Amino acid sequence: MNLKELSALLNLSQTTVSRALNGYPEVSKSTRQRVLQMAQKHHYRPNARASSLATGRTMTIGHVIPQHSSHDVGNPVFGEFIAGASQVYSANGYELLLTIAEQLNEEDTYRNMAAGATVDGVIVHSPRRQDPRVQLLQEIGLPFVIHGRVAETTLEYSWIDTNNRRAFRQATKLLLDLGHRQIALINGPEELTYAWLRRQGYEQALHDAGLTPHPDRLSSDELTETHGYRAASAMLAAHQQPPSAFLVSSYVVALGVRRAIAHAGLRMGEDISVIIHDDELSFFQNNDPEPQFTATRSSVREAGKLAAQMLLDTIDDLAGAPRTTMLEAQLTIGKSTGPFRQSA
Amino acid sequence: MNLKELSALLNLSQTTVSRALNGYPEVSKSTRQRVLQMAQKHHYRPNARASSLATGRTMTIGHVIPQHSSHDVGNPVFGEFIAGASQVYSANGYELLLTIAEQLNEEDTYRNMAAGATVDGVIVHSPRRQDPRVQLLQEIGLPFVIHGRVAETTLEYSWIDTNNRRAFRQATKLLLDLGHRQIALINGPEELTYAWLRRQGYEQALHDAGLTPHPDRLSSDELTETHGYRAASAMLAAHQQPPSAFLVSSYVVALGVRRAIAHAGLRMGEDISVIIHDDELSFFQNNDPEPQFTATRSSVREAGKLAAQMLLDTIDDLAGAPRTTMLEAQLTIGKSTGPFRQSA
DNA sequence: ATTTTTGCCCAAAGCGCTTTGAACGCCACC
DNA sequence: GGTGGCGTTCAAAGCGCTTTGGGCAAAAAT
Repeated sequence: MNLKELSALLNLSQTTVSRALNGYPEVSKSTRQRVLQMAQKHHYRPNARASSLATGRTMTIGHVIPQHSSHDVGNPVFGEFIAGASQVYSANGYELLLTIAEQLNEEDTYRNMAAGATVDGVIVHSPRRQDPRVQLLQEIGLPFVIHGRVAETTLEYSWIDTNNRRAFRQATKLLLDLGHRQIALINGPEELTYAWLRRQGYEQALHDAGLTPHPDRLSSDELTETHGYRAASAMLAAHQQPPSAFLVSSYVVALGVRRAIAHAGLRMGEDISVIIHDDELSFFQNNDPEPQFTATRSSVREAGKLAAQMLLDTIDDLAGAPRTTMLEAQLTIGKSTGPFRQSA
Repeated sequence: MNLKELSALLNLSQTTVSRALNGYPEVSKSTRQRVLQMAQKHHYRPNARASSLATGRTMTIGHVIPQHSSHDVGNPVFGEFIAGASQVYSANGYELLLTIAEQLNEEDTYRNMAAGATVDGVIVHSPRRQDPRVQLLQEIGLPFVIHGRVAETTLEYSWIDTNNRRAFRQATKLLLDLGHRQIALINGPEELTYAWLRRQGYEQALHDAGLTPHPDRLSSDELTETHGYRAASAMLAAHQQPPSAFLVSSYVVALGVRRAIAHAGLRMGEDISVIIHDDELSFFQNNDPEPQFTATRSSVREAGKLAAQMLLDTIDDLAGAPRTTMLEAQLTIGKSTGPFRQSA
């Protein structure tokens, strides 16, 4: 069933039917009624490709997830973020186009989206410290919002981010206040801006306390359980000055850290303190019913919603200045932290 | 840059340019060369909406993820499956449209996709034991492949699934052979076919051994760490005949089970045996370097690839009979199983 | 009573592509 | 020398929608 057939059925022109369906005022109440009923009855939906060809808007948003390593795709953070964004899209009649792009093809991907008119805008994931995508997207004129930030650029662009530096500075300070001195950071890949900022916050807090960060107490890798286990095991086995506290970049990694602590015969929250960054993933709830881990909390699903809304706003007002939103993480005390104990 | 402009630049008709770009034979070698060069130079990409309007094919596949509960969206299994499927799509020039649909709007979603011509076919996720989607999709004529199966239907349709029943029957049998008699099953939501089949396999193996399944040793809920912890804790605290072995429906849930076992002062693999189903999620590797958990393994990423290929094949040959593929899980021995011990 | 406005509706153009049907020059063939 | 075939190119139609620029009758204003 297409517009032509529907209008033939109604003895109306396509113009009138189209206007009736799209809520234009120059249609009488009774015919609009008739049109809507008939459309409903025959499950009529306008052909999205045709209308987007006519209007120049595709009503779809692209999400491009770069595939640095085999791990990045399966990262549950993306699922959660997209779940949030998706709510905003469906509430506004938009669709979501998901692309997993190898870094090689990345430029191609964005160019295709712009020139091929497949999307009205994109959400950029996993920004790196230096990231050519900002310039590329501005050149080809595709509206975008970055989830996170690019560290080394002078260009202005729209982004939404959590204040990673402050969060990790606060968390480190809390551990210092509890008396910990050997504090380890188990971080994500540091070419990604968020991980780099977290490390900055961590080091800043150490410096504020007159301490120097020690390279043996720093691990940077994919956010997997395995990474957490291996890094924490190795550090705990150190002969001199093993850490008494861990800062961990995600809940998933912390599961591995917890396993390592248990494996070493230590008790989390007593012998060893742990603070995690909690993205509030729906599949990994950190409140059961009280928080397992002391955490800097920031809902990535909420970030997805806000990013999506920001992008839609940008598309509606292309001339506007770049929009930015900084979310503050909440430091929540859980069972995994306690005062420094000599025993460890 | 569009076709018209490009052809003007080349002093050729749109016909010829289009044919040159799409590899049709009736174009001389030299002009094709010229066309390709000019297209490259100006970053020309055909407008996907326009060409799909002309050809009737959209070159995009929809994935519809039903949102039963807040948890389902963030399920890392979907990310992994989609990562696999995505590879096949990009290799074949397809895009991926992701929709997260509340069950209420589900029918609408599919109808929109078909009538709105937004996709050429869909992958159906999370099939339930009774699922109206098979009939709906056949009625509206939208090609589809189901990841999993619908239990109660006589309709024929294309699917790809892991042999969940056999896998869990084998796993249960292994535990029985190890001497375990009190075996608990921590399962997913049983309105979903896969969970129901797993339970069938589990019960079948018990029956084969002359045992009756006990309702206190069965838990069915979302596949979260929390679920695993709560269920296992409760079961281990039982006064009479606490389980000496757990069958667990996912790695993530098993992390909670492991926590409960440790919390009860027991040792996994010695006092308590655990077998998990391992989807081989890239973020939750069960080999570190040897498998942590004894597991029935089946790569969900591979399933994604196969499902995508199956759907593309179906689209290319709409008249063909439904295609089906059953994957067999591999039972892999890890550190989490051992012979029954009285001590527990 | 005439003009203007208003309300409602329509025909046709156009979005950017693919594809059909035809044309044109050139060579080969009888 | 006419006919057929081949290789190459083009003009134009059409995919299904939106939107521009009227048109026509009834109501309002003059």
